[in-house]
Amino acid sequence: MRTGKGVEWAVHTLLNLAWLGDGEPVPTARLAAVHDLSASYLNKQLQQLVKAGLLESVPGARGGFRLARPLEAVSMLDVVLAVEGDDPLFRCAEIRRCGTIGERVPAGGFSRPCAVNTAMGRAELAWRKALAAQSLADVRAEAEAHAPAVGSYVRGGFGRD
Amino acid sequence: MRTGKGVEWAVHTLLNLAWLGDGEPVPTARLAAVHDLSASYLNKQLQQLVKAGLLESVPGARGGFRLARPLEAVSMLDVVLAVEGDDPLFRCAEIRRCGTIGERVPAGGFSRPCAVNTAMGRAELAWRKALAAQSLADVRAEAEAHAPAVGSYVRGGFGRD
DNA sequence: GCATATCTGGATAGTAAACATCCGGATATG
DNA sequence: CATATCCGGATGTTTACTATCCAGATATGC
Ligand code: SF4
Ligand code: SF4
Repeated sequence: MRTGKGVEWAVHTLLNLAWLGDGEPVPTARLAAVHDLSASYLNKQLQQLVKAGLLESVPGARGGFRLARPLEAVSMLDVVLAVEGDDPLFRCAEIRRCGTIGERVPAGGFSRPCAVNTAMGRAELAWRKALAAQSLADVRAEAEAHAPAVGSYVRGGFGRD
Repeated sequence: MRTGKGVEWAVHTLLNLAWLGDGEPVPTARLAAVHDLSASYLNKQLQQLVKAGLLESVPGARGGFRLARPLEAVSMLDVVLAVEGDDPLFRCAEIRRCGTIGERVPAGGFSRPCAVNTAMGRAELAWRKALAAQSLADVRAEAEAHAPAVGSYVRGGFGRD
């Protein structure tokens, strides 16, 4: 039970784009080269970010991806949900057959709330709130506090810092 | 990214043992039959619970499993950690090679704290705290509030309620 | 217009993790 | 001793994650 590496890829790519600063779209190949990632696979993650409204994509030559909004307006939750989907962390497997499979609840309310589900749901809500409370700008600021020279390594190509 | 079904199995099995009430050990086969689970696989989960100190196992004929402590003293976090292990939800894949692989930090403190890791760690901590704040007794109480007749379905064999 | 560069999205393949079964050995009952 | 059960390793199955590939669409620049 762990988050996929797509989250890490997305966070770093978004930070890279922010560090670049200018509004120029950056192609997948370049973004992937920075961290030696698979361009094709990274592209799939970026498409997810586009769908979620975190990135804008520019097709055609000189195209690529650019930030759709500033880092201040992107929370860690946005990134996680964009990449991993918004399925619940805990999903009941109906081992007690008490979920009344097939029965449609009146759109929004559950007739028989499951205590296990609600308990796990409360915990997930706390997780999501904590993620939502942290923006990518916060993460960037915290990162720069420890390694001020961390910017501009996209331009340099393959810098390790 | 989702919790395994072992969590659901464990929670229900622990509740079943509590509903049984008496300190008699219950064999895996019976616990599995209640929810039509695989006895062999459930046994593996139960062994995890034993290792975590949530269950006691009694070998030999008339053996089985019994609660090691009352439900009040077992939190949802205890169950999740026992079944899923205590690996972090987010694990860095070192895509920036900034983790200085192989470098041993002085036991407890990280020389170069990673902002991404700490952000995800904060969220996981919130999740764990919310899980730790809910005991199995709480879950049982909440379940009984909605379905008071839910107890004693172990004795009945295969009751659906 | 045409060659090029790039995103889009589906098909496919490889890899890892989760899920499940099986069996021999140990332990306790009666 | 025969039986019932836990224990844990070996093994197989299924699912999810990771990664590659390719045809189609879109934009640039000559
Ligand atoms: S009690 Fe809740 S978690 Fe368990 S099977 Fe029913 S709905 Fe699922
Ligand atoms: S910045 Fe943090 S998450 Fe990213 S590679 Fe380094 S240690 Fe891992």
